[in-house]
Amino acid sequence: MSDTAILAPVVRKLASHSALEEDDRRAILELPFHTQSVEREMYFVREGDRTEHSCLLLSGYAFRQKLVASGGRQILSIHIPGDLLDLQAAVLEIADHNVQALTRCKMATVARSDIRALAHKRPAVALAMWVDTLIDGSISREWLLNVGRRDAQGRIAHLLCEFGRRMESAGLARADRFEVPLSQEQLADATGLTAVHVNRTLRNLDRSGLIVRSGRTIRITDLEALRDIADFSEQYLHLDQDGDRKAA
Amino acid sequence: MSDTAILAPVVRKLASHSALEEDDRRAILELPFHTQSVEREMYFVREGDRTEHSCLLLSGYAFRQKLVASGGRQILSIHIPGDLLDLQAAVLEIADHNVQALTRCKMATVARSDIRALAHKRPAVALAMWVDTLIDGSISREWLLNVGRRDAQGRIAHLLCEFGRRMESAGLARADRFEVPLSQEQLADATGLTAVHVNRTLRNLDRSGLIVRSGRTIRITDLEALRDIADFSEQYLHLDQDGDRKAA
DNA sequence: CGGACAGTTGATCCCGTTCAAGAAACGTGG
DNA sequence: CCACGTTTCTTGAACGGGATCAACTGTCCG
Repeated sequence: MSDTAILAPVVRKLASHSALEEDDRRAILELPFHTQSVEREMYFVREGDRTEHSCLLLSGYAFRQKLVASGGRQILSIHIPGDLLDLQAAVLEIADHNVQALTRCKMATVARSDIRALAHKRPAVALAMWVDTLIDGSISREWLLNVGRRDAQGRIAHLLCEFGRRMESAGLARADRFEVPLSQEQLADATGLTAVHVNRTLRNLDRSGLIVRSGRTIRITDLEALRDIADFSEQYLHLDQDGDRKAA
Repeated sequence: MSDTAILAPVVRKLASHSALEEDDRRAILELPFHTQSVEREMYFVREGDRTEHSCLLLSGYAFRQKLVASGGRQILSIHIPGDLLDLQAAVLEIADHNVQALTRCKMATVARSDIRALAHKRPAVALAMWVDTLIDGSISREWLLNVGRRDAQGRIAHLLCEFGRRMESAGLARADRFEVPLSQEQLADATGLTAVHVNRTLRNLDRSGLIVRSGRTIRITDLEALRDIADFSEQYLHLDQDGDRKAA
Protein backbone atom coordinates (compact mmCIF):
# COMPACT_ATOMS: atom_id res chain seq x y z
CA MET A 1 0.00 0.00 0.00
CA SER A 2 2.64 2.46 1.03
CA ASP A 3 4.55 1.34 -2.02
CA THR A 4 1.76 1.87 -4.46
CA ALA A 5 1.09 5.35 -3.11
CA ILE A 6 4.51 6.66 -3.99
CA LEU A 7 3.56 7.35 -7.58
CA ALA A 8 0.37 9.11 -6.50
CA PRO A 9 1.85 12.51 -7.38
CA VAL A 10 2.12 11.36 -11.00
CA VAL A 11 -1.56 10.61 -11.03
CA ARG A 12 -2.28 13.93 -9.36
CA LYS A 13 -0.19 15.82 -11.86
CA LEU A 14 -1.56 14.13 -14.96
CA ALA A 15 -5.13 14.19 -13.67
CA SER A 16 -4.80 17.92 -13.03
CA HIS A 17 -4.92 18.53 -16.75
CA SER A 18 -6.24 15.33 -18.33
CA ALA A 19 -9.18 13.07 -17.72
CA LEU A 20 -8.11 9.68 -16.37
CA GLU A 21 -10.34 6.76 -15.55
CA GLU A 22 -9.89 4.50 -12.57
CA ASP A 23 -8.11 1.87 -14.68
CA ASP A 24 -5.71 4.46 -16.00
CA ARG A 25 -4.86 5.64 -12.52
CA ARG A 26 -4.30 2.15 -11.29
CA ALA A 27 -2.04 1.35 -14.24
CA ILE A 28 0.12 4.33 -13.36
CA LEU A 29 0.33 3.42 -9.69
CA GLU A 30 1.36 -0.10 -10.63
CA LEU A 31 4.36 1.01 -12.65
CA PRO A 32 7.59 -0.52 -11.40
CA PHE A 33 9.85 2.16 -9.99
CA HIS A 34 12.86 2.88 -7.81
CA THR A 35 13.22 5.72 -5.37
CA GLN A 36 16.45 7.57 -5.04
CA SER A 37 17.94 10.46 -3.10
CA VAL A 38 20.10 12.99 -4.86
CA GLU A 39 22.36 15.62 -3.34
CA ARG A 40 22.36 19.29 -4.28
CA GLU A 41 24.13 20.01 -7.59
CA MET A 42 24.15 16.38 -8.66
CA TYR A 43 23.21 15.50 -12.21
CA PHE A 44 20.14 13.36 -12.92
CA VAL A 45 20.81 13.35 -16.62
CA ARG A 46 23.62 14.59 -18.82
CA GLU A 47 23.30 15.93 -22.32
CA GLY A 48 24.23 13.18 -24.74
CA ASP A 49 23.33 10.36 -22.36
CA ARG A 50 21.42 7.45 -23.75
CA THR A 51 18.12 7.64 -21.93
CA GLU A 52 17.07 4.80 -19.67
CA HIS A 53 14.43 6.07 -17.30
CA SER A 54 12.20 9.01 -16.56
CA CYS A 55 11.81 10.48 -13.15
CA LEU A 56 9.25 12.07 -10.91
CA LEU A 57 10.36 14.67 -8.41
CA LEU A 58 9.00 13.66 -5.00
CA SER A 59 10.62 16.36 -2.89
CA GLY A 60 13.14 19.13 -3.43
CA TYR A 61 13.79 21.25 -6.50
CA ALA A 62 15.57 20.60 -9.76
CA PHE A 63 16.32 22.38 -13.02
CA ARG A 64 17.17 21.70 -16.63
CA GLN A 65 20.12 23.40 -18.18
CA LYS A 66 22.29 23.68 -21.27
CA LEU A 67 25.83 24.95 -21.59
CA VAL A 68 27.43 26.97 -24.33
CA ALA A 69 30.99 26.33 -25.50
CA SER A 70 32.22 29.64 -24.10
CA GLY A 71 31.13 28.60 -20.64
CA GLY A 72 27.73 30.25 -20.33
CA ARG A 73 24.85 28.35 -18.83
CA GLN A 74 21.18 28.73 -19.60
CA ILE A 75 18.67 27.35 -17.14
CA LEU A 76 15.75 26.08 -19.18
CA SER A 77 13.18 25.27 -16.53
CA ILE A 78 12.70 24.91 -12.83
CA HIS A 79 10.94 21.92 -11.35
CA ILE A 80 9.00 21.60 -8.14
CA PRO A 81 7.80 18.54 -6.24
CA GLY A 82 5.28 16.55 -8.23
CA ASP A 83 6.74 17.53 -11.59
CA LEU A 84 7.33 14.86 -14.17
CA LEU A 85 10.95 15.47 -14.88
CA ASP A 86 12.36 14.30 -18.12
CA LEU A 87 9.34 12.42 -19.33
CA GLN A 88 10.94 12.75 -22.72
CA ALA A 89 13.52 10.18 -21.74
CA ALA A 90 10.83 7.58 -22.31
CA VAL A 91 10.62 8.48 -25.94
CA LEU A 92 13.74 10.17 -27.24
CA GLU A 93 16.95 8.19 -27.53
CA ILE A 94 19.46 10.79 -26.43
CA ALA A 95 19.15 13.48 -23.77
CA ASP A 96 19.42 16.95 -25.30
CA HIS A 97 20.03 18.82 -22.05
CA ASN A 98 21.26 18.39 -18.49
CA VAL A 99 19.00 17.84 -15.52
CA GLN A 100 20.39 18.80 -12.16
CA ALA A 101 19.29 18.93 -8.53
CA LEU A 102 18.82 22.42 -7.16
CA THR A 103 18.48 21.17 -3.61
CA ARG A 104 18.61 17.72 -2.09
CA CYS A 105 15.90 15.76 -3.88
CA LYS A 106 13.96 12.56 -3.59
CA MET A 107 12.75 11.09 -6.80
CA ALA A 108 11.13 8.02 -8.28
CA THR A 109 12.55 6.61 -11.50
CA VAL A 110 10.62 4.50 -13.99
CA ALA A 111 12.17 2.52 -16.79
CA ARG A 112 11.75 3.84 -20.29
CA SER A 113 10.29 0.56 -21.51
CA ASP A 114 7.64 0.52 -18.79
CA ILE A 115 6.43 3.97 -19.71
CA ARG A 116 6.29 3.07 -23.37
CA ALA A 117 4.36 -0.09 -22.59
CA LEU A 118 1.91 1.89 -20.49
CA ALA A 119 1.45 4.46 -23.24
CA HIS A 120 0.77 1.65 -25.66
CA LYS A 121 -1.76 -0.09 -23.47
CA ARG A 122 -3.64 2.93 -22.12
CA PRO A 123 -4.23 5.66 -24.71
CA ALA A 124 -5.63 8.05 -22.12
CA VAL A 125 -2.39 7.93 -20.20
CA ALA A 126 -0.41 8.43 -23.38
CA LEU A 127 -2.55 11.47 -24.11
CA ALA A 128 -2.03 12.82 -20.61
CA MET A 129 1.74 12.49 -20.93
CA TRP A 130 1.58 14.18 -24.30
CA VAL A 131 -0.37 17.05 -22.71
CA ASP A 132 2.25 17.34 -20.00
CA THR A 133 4.92 17.62 -22.68
CA LEU A 134 2.93 20.27 -24.51
CA ILE A 135 2.56 22.37 -21.38
CA ASP A 136 6.26 22.02 -20.81
CA GLY A 137 6.81 23.33 -24.32
CA SER A 138 4.46 26.22 -23.72
CA ILE A 139 6.46 27.25 -20.68
CA SER A 140 9.69 27.05 -22.67
CA ARG A 141 8.22 29.37 -25.26
CA GLU A 142 7.18 31.87 -22.62
CA TRP A 143 10.72 31.76 -21.26
CA LEU A 144 12.03 32.42 -24.74
CA LEU A 145 9.80 35.48 -24.92
CA ASN A 146 10.97 36.48 -21.47
CA VAL A 147 14.65 36.31 -22.28
CA GLY A 148 14.30 37.63 -25.82
CA ARG A 149 12.00 40.56 -25.34
CA ARG A 150 11.71 41.77 -21.77
CA ASP A 151 14.11 44.00 -19.83
CA ALA A 152 15.80 42.87 -16.64
CA GLN A 153 13.01 44.00 -14.35
CA GLY A 154 10.38 42.33 -16.45
CA ARG A 155 12.34 39.09 -16.63
CA ILE A 156 12.86 38.78 -12.90
CA ALA A 157 9.31 39.84 -12.13
CA HIS A 158 7.98 37.30 -14.61
CA LEU A 159 10.03 34.51 -13.16
CA LEU A 160 8.75 35.32 -9.68
CA CYS A 161 5.15 35.47 -10.83
CA GLU A 162 5.43 32.15 -12.61
CA PHE A 163 7.15 30.40 -9.76
CA GLY A 164 4.61 31.66 -7.23
CA ARG A 165 1.71 30.66 -9.39
CA ARG A 166 3.04 27.18 -9.98
CA MET A 167 3.77 26.68 -6.31
CA GLU A 168 0.26 27.74 -5.49
CA SER A 169 -1.19 25.44 -8.10
CA ALA A 170 0.78 22.51 -6.69
CA GLY A 171 -0.45 23.35 -3.22
CA LEU A 172 3.03 24.13 -1.93
CA ALA A 173 2.82 27.84 -1.21
CA ARG A 174 0.82 30.98 -1.77
CA ALA A 175 1.33 32.83 -5.04
CA ASP A 176 2.48 35.92 -3.15
CA ARG A 177 4.79 34.34 -0.60
CA PHE A 178 7.36 31.63 -1.17
CA GLU A 179 10.99 30.76 -0.95
CA VAL A 180 12.87 30.81 -4.24
CA PRO A 181 15.25 27.85 -4.25
CA LEU A 182 17.71 29.64 -6.54
CA SER A 183 20.83 31.65 -5.84
CA GLN A 184 21.12 34.97 -7.60
CA GLU A 185 23.62 33.42 -9.96
CA GLN A 186 21.07 30.75 -10.86
CA LEU A 187 18.40 33.39 -11.30
CA ALA A 188 20.81 35.08 -13.68
CA ASP A 189 21.29 31.90 -15.67
CA ALA A 190 17.53 31.46 -15.91
CA THR A 191 16.93 34.99 -17.19
CA GLY A 192 19.93 35.55 -19.43
CA LEU A 193 21.40 38.19 -17.11
CA THR A 194 24.42 38.33 -14.80
CA ALA A 195 24.33 37.73 -11.06
CA VAL A 196 25.33 41.32 -10.36
CA HIS A 197 22.49 42.69 -12.40
CA VAL A 198 20.00 40.30 -10.84
CA ASN A 199 21.09 41.62 -7.48
CA ARG A 200 20.49 45.21 -8.49
CA THR A 201 17.18 44.37 -10.11
CA LEU A 202 15.92 42.61 -7.00
CA ARG A 203 17.03 45.58 -4.94
CA ASN A 204 15.07 47.88 -7.21
CA LEU A 205 11.94 45.74 -6.98
CA ASP A 206 12.36 45.76 -3.22
CA ARG A 207 12.98 49.51 -2.98
CA SER A 208 10.02 50.32 -5.16
CA GLY A 209 7.91 48.36 -2.72
CA LEU A 210 6.78 45.59 -5.04
CA ILE A 211 8.42 42.79 -3.09
CA VAL A 212 9.91 42.27 0.34
CA ARG A 213 12.81 39.91 0.74
CA SER A 214 14.24 38.07 3.68
CA GLY A 215 16.88 35.61 2.65
CA ARG A 216 15.46 33.82 -0.37
CA THR A 217 11.92 34.22 0.81
CA ILE A 218 9.92 36.60 -1.31
CA ARG A 219 6.72 38.30 -0.32
CA ILE A 220 4.96 40.02 -3.16
CA THR A 221 3.36 43.11 -1.73
CA ASP A 222 1.25 44.01 -4.72
CA LEU A 223 0.72 40.95 -6.90
CA GLU A 224 -1.40 42.85 -9.38
CA ALA A 225 1.30 45.47 -9.89
CA LEU A 226 4.11 42.92 -10.20
CA ARG A 227 2.18 40.90 -12.74
CA ASP A 228 1.67 44.10 -14.61
CA ILE A 229 5.31 45.02 -14.95
CA ALA A 230 6.07 41.36 -15.66
CA ASP A 231 3.49 41.27 -18.42
CA PHE A 232 2.38 38.05 -16.78
CA SER A 233 -0.69 36.22 -17.96
CA GLU A 234 -1.03 32.69 -16.66
CA GLN A 235 -2.69 31.32 -19.75
CA TYR A 236 0.50 29.70 -20.96
CA LEU A 237 0.60 27.49 -17.86
CA HIS A 238 -2.61 25.78 -19.03
CA LEU A 239 -3.74 25.26 -15.47
CA ASP A 240 -7.37 25.00 -16.47
CA GLN A 241 -7.18 22.13 -18.92
CA ASP A 242 -9.93 19.53 -18.96
CA GLY A 243 -8.72 17.65 -15.94
CA ASP A 244 -10.45 16.51 -12.78
CA ARG A 245 -13.29 18.95 -12.94
CA LYS A 246 -14.53 17.75 -16.28
CA ALA A 247 -13.62 14.15 -15.65
CA ALA A 248 -15.95 14.03 -12.66
CA MET B 1 -5.76 8.41 -54.81
CA SER B 2 -4.64 11.96 -55.40
CA ASP B 3 -6.67 12.93 -52.36
CA THR B 4 -5.16 10.35 -50.10
CA ALA B 5 -1.66 11.37 -51.10
CA ILE B 6 -2.03 14.89 -49.75
CA LEU B 7 -1.27 13.86 -46.20
CA ALA B 8 1.74 11.85 -47.30
CA PRO B 9 4.10 14.49 -45.89
CA VAL B 10 2.66 13.81 -42.43
CA VAL B 11 3.58 10.17 -42.79
CA ARG B 12 6.99 11.12 -44.10
CA LYS B 13 7.61 13.47 -41.19
CA LEU B 14 6.42 11.14 -38.46
CA ALA B 15 8.11 8.11 -40.00
CA SER B 16 11.36 10.04 -40.15
CA HIS B 17 11.67 9.73 -36.40
CA SER B 18 9.24 7.00 -35.35
CA ALA B 19 8.50 3.47 -36.47
CA LEU B 20 5.10 3.20 -38.17
CA GLU B 21 3.51 0.08 -39.52
CA GLU B 22 1.53 -0.07 -42.72
CA ASP B 23 -1.78 0.18 -40.83
CA ASP B 24 -0.59 3.26 -38.99
CA ARG B 25 0.40 4.94 -42.22
CA ARG B 26 -2.91 4.14 -43.83
CA ALA B 27 -4.82 5.48 -40.85
CA ILE B 28 -2.98 8.78 -41.15
CA LEU B 29 -3.60 9.03 -44.87
CA GLU B 30 -7.29 8.38 -44.31
CA LEU B 31 -7.71 11.29 -41.93
CA PRO B 32 -10.38 13.73 -43.09
CA PHE B 33 -8.83 17.08 -43.96
CA HIS B 34 -9.32 20.35 -45.79
CA THR B 35 -6.73 22.18 -47.79
CA GLN B 36 -6.39 25.91 -47.65
CA SER B 37 -4.29 28.70 -49.07
CA VAL B 38 -3.06 31.47 -46.85
CA GLU B 39 -1.53 34.78 -47.83
CA ARG B 40 1.69 36.18 -46.44
CA GLU B 41 1.34 37.66 -42.95
CA MET B 42 -2.03 36.05 -42.31
CA TYR B 43 -2.71 34.39 -38.99
CA PHE B 44 -3.38 30.65 -38.81
CA VAL B 45 -3.98 30.77 -35.09
CA ARG B 46 -4.23 33.54 -32.55
CA GLU B 47 -3.18 33.37 -28.93
CA GLY B 48 -6.26 32.76 -26.82
CA ASP B 49 -8.20 31.07 -29.59
CA ARG B 50 -10.13 27.98 -28.75
CA THR B 51 -8.40 25.31 -30.78
CA GLU B 52 -10.32 23.44 -33.45
CA HIS B 53 -7.86 21.91 -35.85
CA SER B 54 -4.20 21.22 -36.40
CA CYS B 55 -2.45 21.87 -39.64
CA LEU B 56 0.25 20.55 -41.86
CA LEU B 57 2.33 22.94 -43.89
CA LEU B 58 2.27 21.73 -47.50
CA SER B 59 4.18 24.58 -49.11
CA GLY B 60 5.54 27.93 -48.04
CA TYR B 61 6.94 29.00 -44.69
CA ALA B 62 5.33 29.92 -41.39
CA PHE B 63 6.36 30.94 -37.89
CA ARG B 64 5.10 30.97 -34.35
CA GLN B 65 5.26 34.14 -32.35
CA LYS B 66 4.33 35.81 -29.08
CA LEU B 67 3.94 39.50 -28.32
CA VAL B 68 4.87 41.43 -25.24
CA ALA B 69 2.68 44.22 -23.86
CA SER B 70 5.24 46.87 -24.74
CA GLY B 71 5.03 45.89 -28.39
CA GLY B 72 8.00 43.58 -28.76
CA ARG B 73 7.66 40.37 -30.71
CA GLN B 74 9.51 37.12 -30.20
CA ILE B 75 9.52 34.59 -33.00
CA LEU B 76 9.44 31.16 -31.37
CA SER B 77 10.01 28.85 -34.30
CA ILE B 78 10.21 28.74 -38.05
CA HIS B 79 8.38 26.09 -40.03
CA ILE B 80 9.18 24.61 -43.40
CA PRO B 81 7.09 22.53 -45.76
CA GLY B 82 6.21 19.17 -44.24
CA ASP B 83 6.19 20.47 -40.68
CA LEU B 84 3.31 19.56 -38.43
CA LEU B 85 2.27 22.99 -37.36
CA ASP B 86 0.35 23.37 -34.18
CA LEU B 87 -0.14 19.71 -33.46
CA GLN B 88 -0.82 20.86 -29.94
CA ALA B 89 -4.15 22.24 -31.01
CA ALA B 90 -5.37 18.67 -31.02
CA VAL B 91 -4.76 18.40 -27.32
CA LEU B 92 -4.68 21.74 -25.57
CA GLU B 93 -7.86 23.77 -25.28
CA ILE B 94 -6.50 27.25 -25.83
CA ALA B 95 -3.74 28.43 -28.14
CA ASP B 96 -0.85 29.92 -26.19
CA HIS B 97 0.85 31.66 -29.10
CA ASN B 98 0.23 33.03 -32.58
CA VAL B 99 0.94 31.15 -35.77
CA GLN B 100 1.48 33.21 -38.87
CA ALA B 101 2.36 32.74 -42.52
CA LEU B 102 5.81 33.91 -43.48
CA THR B 103 5.12 33.55 -47.18
CA ARG B 104 2.08 32.44 -49.09
CA CYS B 105 1.29 28.97 -47.79
CA LYS B 106 -0.72 25.92 -48.65
CA MET B 107 -1.80 23.79 -45.77
CA ALA B 108 -3.98 20.88 -44.82
CA THR B 109 -6.11 21.16 -41.69
CA VAL B 110 -7.37 18.23 -39.66
CA ALA B 111 -10.04 18.45 -36.99
CA ARG B 112 -8.97 18.18 -33.40
CA SER B 113 -11.38 15.35 -32.73
CA ASP B 114 -10.06 13.29 -35.64
CA ILE B 115 -6.51 13.52 -34.39
CA ARG B 116 -7.56 12.55 -30.90
CA ALA B 117 -9.51 9.60 -32.23
CA LEU B 118 -6.51 8.49 -34.26
CA ALA B 119 -4.23 8.79 -31.24
CA HIS B 120 -6.66 6.70 -29.27
CA LYS B 121 -6.96 3.99 -31.85
CA ARG B 122 -3.36 3.74 -32.95
CA PRO B 123 -0.85 4.00 -30.11
CA ALA B 124 2.12 4.04 -32.47
CA VAL B 125 0.78 7.17 -34.13
CA ALA B 126 0.13 8.75 -30.76
CA LEU B 127 3.70 8.00 -29.82
CA ALA B 128 4.97 9.45 -33.07
CA MET B 129 3.05 12.67 -32.50
CA TRP B 130 4.37 12.83 -28.97
CA VAL B 131 7.90 12.45 -30.33
CA ASP B 132 7.25 15.27 -32.75
CA THR B 133 6.15 17.46 -29.85
CA LEU B 134 9.24 16.55 -27.87
CA ILE B 135 11.55 17.47 -30.72
CA ASP B 136 9.70 20.74 -31.03
CA GLY B 137 10.35 21.33 -27.35
CA SER B 138 14.01 20.49 -27.76
CA ILE B 139 14.34 23.09 -30.48
CA SER B 140 12.62 25.68 -28.28
CA ARG B 141 15.12 24.99 -25.54
CA GLU B 142 18.02 25.42 -27.93
CA TRP B 143 16.54 28.75 -29.00
CA LEU B 144 16.29 29.76 -25.37
CA LEU B 145 19.99 29.00 -24.99
CA ASN B 146 20.66 30.89 -28.19
CA VAL B 147 18.89 34.04 -27.10
CA GLY B 148 19.93 33.84 -23.47
CA ARG B 149 23.61 33.02 -23.75
CA ARG B 150 25.09 33.70 -27.16
CA ASP B 151 26.26 37.01 -28.60
CA ALA B 152 24.77 38.48 -31.75
CA GLN B 153 27.15 36.73 -34.11
CA GLY B 154 26.61 33.39 -32.46
CA ARG B 155 22.83 33.80 -32.53
CA ILE B 156 22.63 34.61 -36.22
CA ALA B 157 25.16 31.95 -37.12
CA HIS B 158 23.24 29.40 -35.11
CA LEU B 159 19.96 30.27 -36.71
CA LEU B 160 21.51 29.90 -40.16
CA CYS B 161 23.09 26.56 -39.29
CA GLU B 162 19.83 25.22 -37.93
CA PHE B 163 17.75 26.40 -40.83
CA GLY B 164 20.17 24.96 -43.36
CA ARG B 165 20.35 21.65 -41.60
CA ARG B 166 16.59 21.34 -41.34
CA MET B 167 16.11 22.27 -44.97
CA GLU B 168 18.63 19.65 -45.95
CA SER B 169 16.98 17.05 -43.77
CA ALA B 170 13.62 17.79 -45.37
CA GLY B 171 15.18 17.45 -48.80
CA LEU B 172 14.49 21.07 -49.69
CA ALA B 173 17.99 22.53 -49.94
CA ARG B 174 21.63 21.96 -49.16
CA ALA B 175 22.80 22.77 -45.65
CA ASP B 176 25.24 25.32 -47.03
CA ARG B 177 23.06 27.05 -49.58
CA PHE B 178 19.48 28.18 -49.15
CA GLU B 179 17.16 31.13 -49.19
CA VAL B 180 16.14 32.41 -45.78
CA PRO B 181 12.46 33.34 -45.95
CA LEU B 182 12.83 36.02 -43.26
CA SER B 183 13.38 39.75 -43.46
CA GLN B 184 16.11 41.17 -41.27
CA GLU B 185 13.46 42.46 -38.93
CA GLN B 186 12.06 38.96 -38.58
CA LEU B 187 15.54 37.58 -38.02
CA ALA B 188 15.85 40.15 -35.26
CA ASP B 189 12.62 39.01 -33.66
CA ALA B 190 13.80 35.43 -33.79
CA THR B 191 17.13 36.17 -32.13
CA GLY B 192 16.18 38.83 -29.61
CA LEU B 193 18.13 41.53 -31.44
CA THR B 194 17.18 44.61 -33.46
CA ALA B 195 16.96 44.75 -37.23
CA VAL B 196 19.82 47.23 -37.39
CA HIS B 197 22.12 44.98 -35.46
CA VAL B 198 21.13 41.94 -37.49
CA ASN B 199 22.11 43.89 -40.56
CA ARG B 200 25.53 44.72 -39.16
CA THR B 201 26.04 41.18 -37.93
CA LEU B 202 25.23 39.70 -41.33
CA ARG B 203 27.60 42.20 -42.92
CA ASN B 204 30.34 41.08 -40.53
CA LEU B 205 29.76 37.41 -41.27
CA ASP B 206 29.90 38.27 -44.95
CA ARG B 207 33.04 40.41 -44.65
CA SER B 208 34.84 37.80 -42.63
CA GLY B 209 34.22 35.39 -45.48
CA LEU B 210 31.99 32.93 -43.62
CA ILE B 211 28.93 33.50 -45.76
CA VAL B 212 28.09 35.07 -49.10
CA ARG B 213 24.74 36.76 -49.55
CA SER B 214 22.73 37.65 -52.57
CA GLY B 215 19.32 38.89 -51.65
CA ARG B 216 18.07 36.49 -49.04
CA THR B 217 20.03 33.61 -50.42
CA ILE B 218 22.84 32.53 -48.17
CA ARG B 219 25.81 30.50 -49.20
CA ILE B 220 27.89 29.24 -46.32
CA THR B 221 31.47 29.25 -47.48
CA ASP B 222 32.93 27.34 -44.58
CA LEU B 223 30.22 25.33 -42.86
CA GLU B 224 32.65 23.91 -40.35
CA ALA B 225 33.80 27.35 -39.27
CA LEU B 226 30.31 28.78 -39.07
CA ARG B 227 29.10 25.89 -36.96
CA ASP B 228 32.06 26.52 -34.76
CA ILE B 229 31.32 30.13 -34.02
CA ALA B 230 27.63 29.24 -33.70
CA ASP B 231 28.43 26.51 -31.19
CA PHE B 232 26.13 24.40 -33.33
CA SER B 233 25.69 20.72 -32.61
CA GLU B 234 22.77 19.11 -34.38
CA GLN B 235 21.99 16.67 -31.62
CA TYR B 236 19.06 18.72 -30.38
CA LEU B 237 17.28 18.27 -33.70
CA HIS B 238 17.02 14.53 -33.03
CA LEU B 239 17.33 13.72 -36.70
CA ASP B 240 18.54 10.23 -36.04
CA GLN B 241 15.67 8.90 -33.96
CA ASP B 242 14.49 5.34 -34.45
CA GLY B 243 12.55 6.04 -37.58
CA ASP B 244 12.50 4.40 -40.97
CA ARG B 245 15.89 2.83 -40.72
CA LYS B 246 15.09 0.82 -37.64
CA ALA B 247 11.51 0.17 -38.64
CA ALA B 248 12.64 -1.59 -41.79
C1' DC C 1 37.81 30.67 14.63
C1' DG C 2 38.42 30.31 9.70
C1' DG C 3 37.16 29.21 5.10
C1' DA C 4 33.84 29.15 1.49
C1' DC C 5 30.19 30.81 -0.71
C1' DA C 6 26.13 34.06 -1.49
C1' DG C 7 24.96 38.58 -1.53
C1' DT C 8 26.02 43.62 -2.07
C1' DT C 9 27.87 47.80 -3.99
C1' DG C 10 30.87 50.97 -6.82
C1' DA C 11 33.40 52.22 -11.10
C1' DT C 12 34.05 51.57 -15.75
C1' DC C 13 33.31 49.57 -20.18
C1' DC C 14 31.06 47.81 -24.30
C1' DC C 15 27.64 45.39 -27.11
C1' DG C 16 23.65 46.25 -28.88
C1' DT C 17 19.94 49.97 -29.08
C1' DT C 18 17.97 54.05 -30.74
C1' DC C 19 17.31 57.64 -33.89
C1' DA C 20 17.78 59.27 -38.39
C1' DA C 21 18.37 59.31 -43.21
C1' DG C 22 19.68 57.57 -47.61
C1' DA C 23 19.94 53.56 -51.08
C1' DA C 24 18.20 49.38 -53.10
C1' DA C 25 14.73 46.22 -54.25
C1' DC C 26 10.16 45.18 -55.28
C1' DG C 27 5.49 45.23 -56.70
C1' DT C 28 1.81 47.58 -59.03
C1' DG C 29 -0.60 50.19 -62.13
C1' DG C 30 -0.48 53.26 -66.05
C1' DC D 1 8.61 49.25 -69.91
C1' DC D 2 8.86 52.88 -66.94
C1' DA D 3 7.15 55.84 -62.96
C1' DC D 4 6.25 55.67 -58.25
C1' DG D 5 5.16 54.29 -53.65
C1' DT D 6 6.39 50.96 -50.19
C1' DT D 7 9.00 47.92 -47.90
C1' DT D 8 13.58 46.25 -46.91
C1' DC D 9 18.28 47.01 -46.50
C1' DT D 10 22.20 49.83 -45.23
C1' DT D 11 25.09 53.04 -42.80
C1' DG D 12 26.39 56.74 -39.38
C1' DA D 13 26.31 58.89 -34.72
C1' DA D 14 25.18 58.92 -30.00
C1' DC D 15 23.24 56.68 -26.09
C1' DG D 16 22.33 53.35 -22.41
C1' DG D 17 21.19 48.87 -20.16
C1' DG D 18 23.51 45.45 -18.61
C1' DA D 19 28.30 43.37 -18.38
C1' DT D 20 32.67 43.24 -16.27
C1' DC D 21 36.01 43.83 -12.76
C1' DA D 22 36.96 44.29 -8.10
C1' DA D 23 36.34 44.70 -3.33
C1' DC D 24 33.76 44.22 0.79
C1' DT D 25 30.08 42.16 3.89
C1' DG D 26 27.43 38.87 5.79
C1' DT D 27 26.46 34.07 7.04
C1' DC D 28 26.58 29.44 7.37
C1' DC D 29 29.05 25.47 8.90
C1' DG D 30 32.85 22.55 10.15
